[in-house]
Formats: sequence, structure tokens, C-alpha cells
Amino acid sequence: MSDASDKPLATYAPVHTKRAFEEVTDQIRGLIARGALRPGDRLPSERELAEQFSLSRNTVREGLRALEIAGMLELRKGATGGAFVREGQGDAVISSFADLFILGKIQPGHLTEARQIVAVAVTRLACQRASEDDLDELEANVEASRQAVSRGDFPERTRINLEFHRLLAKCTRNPVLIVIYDAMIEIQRQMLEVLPAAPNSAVMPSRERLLGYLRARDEDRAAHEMESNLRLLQQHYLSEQAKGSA
Amino acid sequence: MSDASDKPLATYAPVHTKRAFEEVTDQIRGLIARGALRPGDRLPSERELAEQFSLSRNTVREGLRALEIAGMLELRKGATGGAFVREGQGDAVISSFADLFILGKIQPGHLTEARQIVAVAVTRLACQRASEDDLDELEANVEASRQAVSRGDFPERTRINLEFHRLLAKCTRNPVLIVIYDAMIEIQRQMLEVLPAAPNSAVMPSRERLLGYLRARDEDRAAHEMESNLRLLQQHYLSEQAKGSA
DNA sequence: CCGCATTAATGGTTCATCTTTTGAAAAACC
DNA sequence: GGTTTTTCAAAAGATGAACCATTAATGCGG
Repeated sequence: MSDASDKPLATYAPVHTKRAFEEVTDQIRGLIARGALRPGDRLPSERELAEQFSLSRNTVREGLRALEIAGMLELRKGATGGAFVREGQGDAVISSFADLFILGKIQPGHLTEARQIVAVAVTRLACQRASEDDLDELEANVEASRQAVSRGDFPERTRINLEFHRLLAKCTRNPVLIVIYDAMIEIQRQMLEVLPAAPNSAVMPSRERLLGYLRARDEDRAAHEMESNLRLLQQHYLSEQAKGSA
Repeated sequence: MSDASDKPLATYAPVHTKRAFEEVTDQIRGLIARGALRPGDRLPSERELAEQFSLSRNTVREGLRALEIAGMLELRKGATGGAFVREGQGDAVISSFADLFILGKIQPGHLTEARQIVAVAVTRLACQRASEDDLDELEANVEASRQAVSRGDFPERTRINLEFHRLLAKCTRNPVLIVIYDAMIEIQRQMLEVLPAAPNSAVMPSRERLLGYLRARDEDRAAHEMESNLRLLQQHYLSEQAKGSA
């Protein structure tokens, strides 16, 4: 079917026959990247898009779905429904990151090592940039954790303790760090559903000290507190791993 | 938010009517998470899955497509085609991360700040863990960069210089750090396509010094070299931002 | 044994049609 | 007049059947 005039020059490059729906995603991505579509904007309905692209509605939907999964669009049904450009959040990053764990690509030791690195930096930046409101939120979180413990609601305590990290990351005002840190915390959460949680009664006192250092804007002490806290965790997982492989 | 009266007995389910294709993705994700499906395994054909799920082939395809986009499956067509569980790589993380930049959520200053943090840590770990082969690869990369400069091929030099970071991250042997760092480098690359690149003639000498420190396993000097290198970049972007908003 | 045409299996695409959800307009009610 | 209920239309969601395109295995002829 392919005569010589098909590909006259030896460009070896392209390959990977593009599927129709990828053309849809590329074009829409391009419009967003160029600013022609902005967060909150509504795209034409599936039927209109299908006509404009000269594709079937099904194929267009696959493209829209792809962008929805990628977190760039939100598809709303109903009378005023349609495809809307999303205010970008890191949900897609977080879930695809978590998939790496599901696929067995990430071991607990890998995660805690990376967490240590980012957590210390996040703590330092939070110390510099946290507003009073941020600090109040953190304090409320610690208090909520205390209450969960007193109720004996340990799953809830775990959830609150992880939430603490999310709040801390928010203080940095840096979306890159926020999404990275949130993703790592999400994986941690998923790990805790499978692995035995480290009991770690040292967490609460550590949190209280950390809170004090944050309020005092004592960056070094705050960072050190966070670091030693996570080092315990790292040691726990490394010893678990040793047990597992023994 | 405090006492029991907050949550009466009837907490009215969360719901959020699940779409049919999400059931497909959840079930397959579950099978992978439980180890019933492992990387490399082939799923039944779309037609068979449609029958087993009691769904139309179209709907099943949407589910498979979703997992393909998430990077968990690979769909191959042809006689021996089908859906295969992928060896997990961070592609999906990287592209969804890059989407945050496309959506305008990430500014250059955010990225370089985060890069500084991770890069220094990556450098330290690379110093500890890089094999001789790793170091040879890094050296070859620097040499390639030199040659690109002498050819005057600056886009190629940029590509090679970013590749240096990818190689460095690989030395850490930590998939979490690798994927995070790769993602940041990819965003950097996309930024360079839009923004004026920092000329930065200081890169090559810095790279050579860094390479020396890596070979000498001199962690502190290597980390310092990387840090001061990126600080220049950060200053460049901050001054650009100041110009832009002026 | 090799080379080429055939064939079967698979994903890719399209079409037509139906269902469900949702918001808003119209109607009924007080 | 204002409020509630009903109706309606627009949109995505789902379906099933058909057809196209690609790929690897099969088998035939040399």
C-alpha cells in the first residue's frame, strides 16, 4: 500500500502511528498551553467537538477522558454539563505516583529516604513562610490527633498525622514541593494500609516540639526535629525489610 | 468539629455515582495491587473482558484506556496484541507533573527552588552510590556537551545538559528520587522551550569540578558545587520574574 | 529452506440508539 | 406574589453492532 513517494526522505523519526484520540488530546493541550483555553473555560459539547474534529463522538470522548484522567479537564454531565478546564491540582501526579507503589516499583525504604530529604527542606521553608493561620491549623491538627488517641481511634490518628505533613507542605507556598510531598504522603498512607504501622509513641511529643520551633521560627531546630523523627521511621522500615528478607 | 454530636448516626453515604469504566479500572488496579496480575502479564482481550464484566466493549475500552494513560497498561494491537501490565516507569508521573506547568500552576522560581533541594540530596546520594559505570556515563555526557558546544549546536547542548541530571538521579538507585527529579527536569526542559535560556557559561567548568568530586567521593564539595550552580539559575529566574512584573 | 500471500486475532474507529443526570423553565399551588 | 412541583431539553454515559487497520502466525509454492 505504501509507494516510494510516501516517505521520500529518510527521516526515521516518527513511527508510533498516532491514534485519533491522541490528536484530540494534543490539540486541546496545545490550546491550554497557549492560553487560548484557561482554567474554568468550557469546551464545546462532545457532539460539536466530534463535528469539528471530523471524528466520531466516541473517539472524541476517549480524548476528553484521557485529559480528564490526566487531571486537565473535568467532565460534567447534565444540562449545563460539558468539558471544563480544571484549576490544576496535583491529583493526577499523586495518583500516578501511587501507581508506582502499586506496581511494586517503590519500597518503603525508598520512600522514607526521599521523604527525609523533602521533609527537612519543607520544614525549613515552612518555618520561613508559614502564616499565623497556617500555624493555627497545624496546632489544631495536633490537637485533633491527641483526641483521636484518647478515643482510641488509631486509623483516624494515622489519617490526621499524615494530614499534618500536607498542611506543612502547604506552608511552603511552592506548588512543586506541595505536590511532591503530598504524593509521598499518599504513598505512605497506602503503605500503612498494607504494612504494620510503626507504633511510634514518640510522634506526639515530637510534633509539639516541632510546633514550638515553627512558632519561634527556629529553622534549624525545626528541621532537626523533623529529621530525627523520620530517621526513626527509616530505621523501622529497614529493620522490617531485614526481617522480611531473613 | 469536636464532639460526637457532630456526626449523627445518619451520615448519608458519600456516593458520587461511579461510572462503569471506573469499576473496570478499580478491579484491574486491585488485581495488580494484590499481585494477581504482574508486570508483563497479558489481560484477556477486550471482547472477553466485556463479556466477563457484562459491559459493552466500548466501556471496557475506556477503562483500559484510562489505565494505559495512567501508565499501568500497555495496549498492543495485532494478532498477539492485547492489554499488558507495564513494567512501572514514571512516565505518567512525569507527564502529569508537566501538565501542572502547562496549566500555569508552576512558575520557574517554584521549580528551581524545589530543584535545589532535591538536586543537592541527589548529588550526595550519587556520591555515595554511583558505580564506576555511572561515573563513566556522566563523563561521556560532559564530553558530549563539550562537543555540542564546539559544533555550535546549542539546543543539543541543552538536551545533553539536562540528561546529565537524569543520569545523576539514576545513581541514587532510589526510584522515588529518580522519578521526582526526572519530572522536574522535564518541566525545566519545557520551560526552556518557552523562556529565554540562561546563557550560563559557568556550567561546563562546574560540571567538570562536580565530576571530580564525584570520583573522589567528596560528598560535601559535590553538594556545594551543585548548590552554587543552581543558585545562579534561581537568581536568574528571579530577576527575570522581576523584569516581567516591572 | 526461503519468500510471499493468506488468514485469524486483536485493538481502533464509527454509527445509531438508548439511558441517566442535571439545570432551568413552565406550571401548579398556597 | 412567592414558593413548590412538574416538565422538558441538553448534556454526558452506556450500549451493541459493524467495519477498519495492524500484526503475527500459517501454509503454500518454489
